[in-house]
Amino acid sequence: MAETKGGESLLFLTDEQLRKGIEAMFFAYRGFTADPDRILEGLDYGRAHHRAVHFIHRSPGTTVSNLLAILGVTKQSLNRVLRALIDDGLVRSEKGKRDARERHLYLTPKGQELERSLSDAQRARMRAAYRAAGPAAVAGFRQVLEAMMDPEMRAAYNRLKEGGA
Amino acid sequence: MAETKGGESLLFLTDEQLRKGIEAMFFAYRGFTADPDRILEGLDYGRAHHRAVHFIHRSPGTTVSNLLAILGVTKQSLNRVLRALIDDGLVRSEKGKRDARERHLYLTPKGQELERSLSDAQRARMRAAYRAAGPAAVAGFRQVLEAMMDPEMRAAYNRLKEGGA
DNA sequence: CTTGGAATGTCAACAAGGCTGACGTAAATT
DNA sequence: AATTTACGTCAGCCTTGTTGACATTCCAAG
Repeated sequence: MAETKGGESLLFLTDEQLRKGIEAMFFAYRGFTADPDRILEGLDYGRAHHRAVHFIHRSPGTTVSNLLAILGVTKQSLNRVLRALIDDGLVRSEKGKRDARERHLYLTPKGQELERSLSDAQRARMRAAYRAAGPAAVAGFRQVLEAMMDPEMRAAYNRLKEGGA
Repeated sequence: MAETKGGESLLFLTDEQLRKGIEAMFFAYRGFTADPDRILEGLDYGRAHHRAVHFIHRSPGTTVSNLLAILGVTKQSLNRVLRALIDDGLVRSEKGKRDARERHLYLTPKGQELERSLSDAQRARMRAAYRAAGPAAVAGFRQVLEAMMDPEMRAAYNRLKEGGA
């Protein structure tokens, strides 16, 4: 058996194990988005709208450039999505008081309603998975995911974590 | 503290914990695809080509309909990708001997070379994450991901696992 | 006060990669 | 002989990403 000096097996680092992890990520991500996608289809919205709504809900009053950084898309791409959400009355855009160039984004009641239905669906699957795997597995799950992020994304993720704590 | 009769804490099932998991999936998936994406950009290929190449490498001789089921796209969409890979000499398509309607797909040496560079990049990140998190965390990571999949995808995933064992 | 840069919005054009629908062909199955 | 299966392909559409250019508004620095 492959063992380190400390006696810890390194078998979990074989290419075979890594490949399984890669495929698990692929298939799991499909499940992860499946339920919200089902809700969004039929409405005029897609995954991009879901993401915007999620992070506006998460950080009410966030600015456009803030959202841009988190979502990692161009302003033109985000603007299209935001435009639709604002026109449809799901998102409210407010000029900044301190800095009037910024637009602060908020969900309207209607927007909150959509957010709720999307996140309920997504959480339900996540909850089932968490329950099936147990708390120790969940801790490991989060550790590996965090280690997998790009540093800037990890920073964004942790900023969100604090804000929500 | 919220405890079950068995004394097991259920705090890991709170909406807050679930939300963190959801955001972790989002940010981690970005990291997960970032390195192959960088390689693919500039070449005429995208993520769709990566996926096809990955699963053909994984199951040499697999049929088109097989691949269709695993990737979960339409034949028109897959065909566009496959067409490019075949025309560029990365994939070889062979009429079935037993059933001549089927096309069996193989990577050419050139295709194997691309697959290798993509999976090397992706594995490097995965390996770093695994190493940082440790074997116990990795086990939990895989458990949660597996529990998150749709049943058919879990079946496909496990079929792949066996094949590779 | 002027000027540079930041934050935002918007128009136009384009590409990747999904989708549906329709049609064709070859081969297996009944 | 008729039907079904596996595959390929044409045509068109949608979402969501991209680049480039340009306008506006406003903060901040000189």
